Amino acid sequence: MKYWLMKSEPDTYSWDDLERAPQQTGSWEGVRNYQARNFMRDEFKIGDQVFFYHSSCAEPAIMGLAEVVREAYPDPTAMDPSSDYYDEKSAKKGNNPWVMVDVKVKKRFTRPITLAEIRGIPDLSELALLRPGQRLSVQPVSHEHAKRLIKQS
DNA sequence: GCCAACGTTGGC
DNA sequence: GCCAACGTTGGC
Repeated sequence: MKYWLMKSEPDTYSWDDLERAPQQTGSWEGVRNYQARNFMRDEFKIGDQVFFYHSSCAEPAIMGLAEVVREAYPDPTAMDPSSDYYDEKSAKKGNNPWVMVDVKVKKRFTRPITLAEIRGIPDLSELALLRPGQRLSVQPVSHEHAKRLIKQS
């Protein structure tokens, strides 16, 4: 079982949105970066645990843990001209290179673990999230880092 | 295949 | 809104 961190802008899709969704399950649509896609397509397995991170907001923070409940399948928003995630080039070529996974709420943290708090924890200094310029929206998290994050929650 | 220009991410 | 970091694009 692997751990991951996935970023979402809460204005677009928040932890609360996931909690309110049917079966507390949501499709992680809109990933348009090949490295992030490859993680989802090649490595995400049912049962993997996902730290849900709020980015580009007043208080960037990990909100809780979700669990992968469906492995990679085509992301239809890439082929949908009315979607914000429409990929015109791929749509015109008629093949969809983009995938998504479904994740389900596992456990909301008793409080958000803020980015500032994470920066203050020496054991987490190597966390990919803290690397300058790290923009990847899907990142692997080591078991050691995952345990430390869960302990912090 | 190089690389400059451009666009996006995301913290501050 | 600023700006650094990085990915993507496109001319050559």
